[in-house]
Amino acid sequence: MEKKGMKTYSLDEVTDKYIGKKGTPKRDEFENELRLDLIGNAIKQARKERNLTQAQLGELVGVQKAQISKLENHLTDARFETILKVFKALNAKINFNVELLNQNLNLS
Amino acid sequence: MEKKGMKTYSLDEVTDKYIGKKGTPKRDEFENELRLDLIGNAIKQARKERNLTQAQLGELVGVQKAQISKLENHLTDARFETILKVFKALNAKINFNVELLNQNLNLS
DNA sequence: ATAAATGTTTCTTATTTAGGAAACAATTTT
DNA sequence: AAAATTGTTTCCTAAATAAGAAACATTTAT
Repeated sequence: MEKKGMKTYSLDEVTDKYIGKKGTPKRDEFENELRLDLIGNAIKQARKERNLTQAQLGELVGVQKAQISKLENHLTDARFETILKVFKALNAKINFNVELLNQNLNLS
Repeated sequence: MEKKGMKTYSLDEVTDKYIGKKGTPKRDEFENELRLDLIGNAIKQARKERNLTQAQLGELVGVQKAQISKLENHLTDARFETILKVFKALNAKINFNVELLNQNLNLS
């Protein structure tokens, strides 16, 4: 098992390439199911990394600090755009992906 | 550029491994920025792959077909839980990730 | 070309998020 | 321990999503 000529990649190298290196800002990115409670957690975590109070974040977003509190603790549903505004205010990029699960579709 | 001994992977192979092979259900999963319009597109696409009408999807979700139409064409904001209910009705897994962008934080 | 099915738009009304503001609780700092 | 800051909860009101239902437009099938 020697390398020769063509460049090869270890799994770790590929992970670094695809997920981001440890210690780099991108490494904070990791995948979760899209759920209100996990979104709330992500907001709280990101806000703390930015060293912001709920009041400060609320001001940046343009919502009351009470709303930030409710969002972080998933005490309420929220408008989709409100969630997006929060992440924009935190200067965070939020992505999603959809995986259509296998289905035994009945062709009649 | 000859291979010898250690197994090497092409980019395509790695993509298959990480994203899923073409033709497999997982291949439908791909990353997008979380935005209402892209969510709307994803809903429409997934609904069509399930061969459902807007009325049928609405019934599954528990919302009016008018709402499905508005969502797919991003004519309205939506409640977060409504979006989630739609994907659940489509038997789709939806994930997200947050990337905290670099910031010139001022340590005073 | 007609009919049927599907998708879009538009009313009014109900429900819910969010604003505004303040009281209260909990945490942190001095 | 006291004060200050931060976070949570609770009023009432405003604004917006969604229901319900129907009309209308578009697409597809016969």
